[in-house]
Amino acid sequence: MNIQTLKGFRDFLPKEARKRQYVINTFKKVFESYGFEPLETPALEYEELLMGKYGEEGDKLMYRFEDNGKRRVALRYDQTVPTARVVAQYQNDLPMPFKRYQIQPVWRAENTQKGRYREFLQCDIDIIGISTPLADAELLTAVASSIKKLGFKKFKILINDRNVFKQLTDRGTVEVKNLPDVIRTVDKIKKIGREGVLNELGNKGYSTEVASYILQSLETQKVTPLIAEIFKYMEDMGVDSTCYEFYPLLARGLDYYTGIIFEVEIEGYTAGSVCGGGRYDNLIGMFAGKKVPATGCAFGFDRIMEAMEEANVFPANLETTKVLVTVFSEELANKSLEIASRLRAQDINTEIYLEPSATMEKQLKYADAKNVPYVVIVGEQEIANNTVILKDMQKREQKQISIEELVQDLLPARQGDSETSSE
RNA sequence: GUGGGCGUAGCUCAACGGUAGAGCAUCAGUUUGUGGUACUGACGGUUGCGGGUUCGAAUCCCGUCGCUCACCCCA
Repeated sequence: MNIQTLKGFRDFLPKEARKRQYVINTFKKVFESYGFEPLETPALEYEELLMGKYGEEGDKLMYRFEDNGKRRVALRYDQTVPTARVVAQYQNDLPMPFKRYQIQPVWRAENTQKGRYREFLQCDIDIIGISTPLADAELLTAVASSIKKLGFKKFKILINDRNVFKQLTDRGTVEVKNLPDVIRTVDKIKKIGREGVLNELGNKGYSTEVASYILQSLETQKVTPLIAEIFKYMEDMGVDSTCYEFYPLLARGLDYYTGIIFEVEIEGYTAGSVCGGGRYDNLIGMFAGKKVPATGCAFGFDRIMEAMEEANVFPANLETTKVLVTVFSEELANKSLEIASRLRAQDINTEIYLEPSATMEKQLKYADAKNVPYVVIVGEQEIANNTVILKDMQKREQKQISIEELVQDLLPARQGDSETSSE
């Protein structure tokens, strides 16, 4: 038997899982502060529902199989298509605009590489059923709030209008059917540089003159009226103007965007954007049989985690257990259990050492290994005068206090200590 | 799908043709109510798997499986 995880699939041990939970909870809090509501959809969908929605490549990378009832099924490949299904299936039950967030794993059978896995968490917010620029502005504002709330000081949302590419076809510089390909190439500019883009366009049959004309006309593009309107709203919502800018070279690979497109870059984090999205008015309605405008984005959860690690913005204490109550001996265990119960009654996360005969050394080492910030010791002397010893593991200090004082001391001192609580 | 790198103890790695080792981790001690940093000891490997070359293979060769990085692609 192979004791290992599947290629591209990962375990998250408590230390890592706690951080992930913290990020998820932070996202949820911000999203909900803007009125986004949670949506969950099944891991499996009918194969035919997903097939053909992500292009040839997508079909190849989709996990597909036959279930025990001989149904052709496929694992969720993104969260947008299932959402489109939901919008079609519950047309009369969803208030419009439908603002939802969805934080669930998706599966793609790609070849793995750094930062790319076969099972990964997608973290989406979308505003569905309304096409106003205000909706785009609110989405961008919620994105800025999220990044800020996670602790990033310096970041930038690069924003473009997909329509700036339209002029290339309007003027006949690029054929309509070739536009997505050209866009894909331009999108690589940050990675392969200006020269690289020109070369690649050259390889695709564009002359040197045309290729540099394409780049130049994009580089000199002025803010479009749509973007200007969105920027005005963002300003009204108090978004710091240094956090976003018009960037006409931004392309994004997808060809389904119809309006604004954007990406978020964290200063100092070079592995790429941590969030991307835009308006896509023709996608959500595909199952409903009518046009349903939508604007939304996805946070790259793994990159967010990596960027947070590098920027060192995780709170110091994400440990879930606040205090370990040691057990002095078999005879005195009842006292420890009683104290633990009293602490838990006050919502203080309390752990008891589960081997009553263990030495104090062993119990303290356990607390240490688990990074539990406080330890309570209840021995004969303490019981005699109705006190306990509260030991601060970080400061290496301890004091003898009454049980009432113990409860008081361990209650959250400041708000923020309980930030991580969740189900 | 294409190309590079790597598989040795739970983890990180050494040994690179001559009896498989270290650090960390784990467990037990260093006497009787106190941790992260000390000392002692124990546990732990058919060197990914299969074949070949050789007196002798962790080491060289072939195959295979796995991992990893990059390209393609990325809704």
